[in-house]
This record gives sequence, C-alpha cells and structure tokens, in this order.
Amino acid sequence: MDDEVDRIFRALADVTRRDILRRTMAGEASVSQLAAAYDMSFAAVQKHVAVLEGAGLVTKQPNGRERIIRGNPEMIHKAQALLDRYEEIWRSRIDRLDSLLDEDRD
Amino acid sequence: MDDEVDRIFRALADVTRRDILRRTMAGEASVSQLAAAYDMSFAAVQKHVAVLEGAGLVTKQPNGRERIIRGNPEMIHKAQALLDRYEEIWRSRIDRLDSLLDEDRD
DNA sequence: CTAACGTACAACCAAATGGTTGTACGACTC
DNA sequence: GAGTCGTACAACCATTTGGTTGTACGTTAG
Repeated sequence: MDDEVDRIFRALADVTRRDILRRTMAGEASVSQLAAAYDMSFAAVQKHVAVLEGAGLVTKQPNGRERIIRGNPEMIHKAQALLDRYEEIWRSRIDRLDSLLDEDRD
Repeated sequence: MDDEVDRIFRALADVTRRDILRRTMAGEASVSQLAAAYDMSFAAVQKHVAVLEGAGLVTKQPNGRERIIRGNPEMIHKAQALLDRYEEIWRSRIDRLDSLLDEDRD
C-alpha cells in the first residue's frame, strides 16, 4: 500500500508526466499523439506513460494498432485524500493547543 | 516553478519522508528525535529531512545544538491546489461532452 | 502483397537516489 | 576543561531513473 502511494507521488514528480496527465485528463490520446508533443524519443514518452499507468493515474486501452491513454480521476482523488490527512493532522494539533489554552483559562 | 512542484511530489514519494511529515505536522521534533524512530542511520534521516526542507514541506529552526523540524501546511495546500487543477480539467472535459449532447438535442 | 504506422521491448548510459561510514565542530554537562 | 550530544558534511556504493538507439512485430493503407 505504501508502494502504491510511492508510485502515485513519484509519477507526479516529473513535468513531462504531469503534462501527459493534464492532456489525458482533458481528452484521450494515443501514445504517438502524446509523443509528438514532446522533444524526446517515442520510447521515452512510452516509458513516462508506463510510469503513469503503473501508478494507476492513466489507463491504456488497445484500439487497433493504437493504445488509447486516458487520465483516471479516481487516482487523483486518492492522492487528494492522502494530502487531506496531513492537513487534518495539523488541524488536530491546533485543536490540542487550543485545549491547553482552555485549561489555562479554567 | 516546475522544479518546485517536482520537489514537492518527489519528497512525498517516500514512506519514511511521509512519516516524518506526519510526525512534524502533529508536533515539532528535533532531527535526532526523528532519527530514533527509524531503523536507519542518523545521516539517512538527516538527508530525508533535507529533501523535505528543500521542498518547503518542513522548516528547520536552530535551537541551541538542536534543529527543530516543523511541518509546513502551506506547502500541503500548494500540492492540493495542483491536484485540484487536474480534477477541474477532467470536469471541464465532461462539460464539453455535455455541450455536444446538448447540440444533438437541438 | 508490400510498405508504412504504432507499439513493445531490450540494451545501454549518465545522473540522481537512498543508503552507509567516518570526520569535524559547536553546544551543553559535569 | 573534558567528554558527550546534536548536527553537518564528505566520500563511497548499489540501485533506480530518464534518456537514448535498435530490433521486432502486429495492424492498417495503397
């Protein structure tokens, strides 16, 4: 489970991959369509897509000789939920500090 | 700016670092206090803290011979805002699809 | 049928990552 | 003042990452 979270954040830690994610969230695209957008080899883009797919942030569906890539909002939600937890932890710390202040007031 | 985002997500892509973040969001801690919690060398923990600090997810404040580490909720918000953008992109795609359906209905 | 297209995958390479040990040095303690 | 504590940092190592080129193979077009 930790590995899954690792993969999600790791996949997001690269400009090209974030851009691929943006594109495929806006609308589906084939790997070669994606590759045309970047100044690197087809194989490099292919690898980036594989990293995103491995993190579940993107799905790959065969269609003839093409592979259609689509962004997966579900995984974005998962990442959001994880970040929410840290915020919550922080807020609960504040609550505890407030409690201490309340005790002082008694 | 892309580099900053890279650093944020990269810092989050490691279990130990996420745990340090959790701990320091819940309450401040010195580096050696943190190091005591993990089965690795002091220097390794020190490096993890440096990565978190480099991403702005954590602050380091000198206090005598200790360095006090605190989680920084502001950066968590930044990461959340980034993820929100992807969701928004996805929703606007749906809106566009809906528009097409509306055109069909005319 | 042949040629071109889209993809997969292996092999290779430089740089970054995550860990280690060792050394140094200021800050407290006694 | 001497020793211990907390930290910094360099050097080193194995593995992973992000890129490359080359080869192979199914799919579509002419």
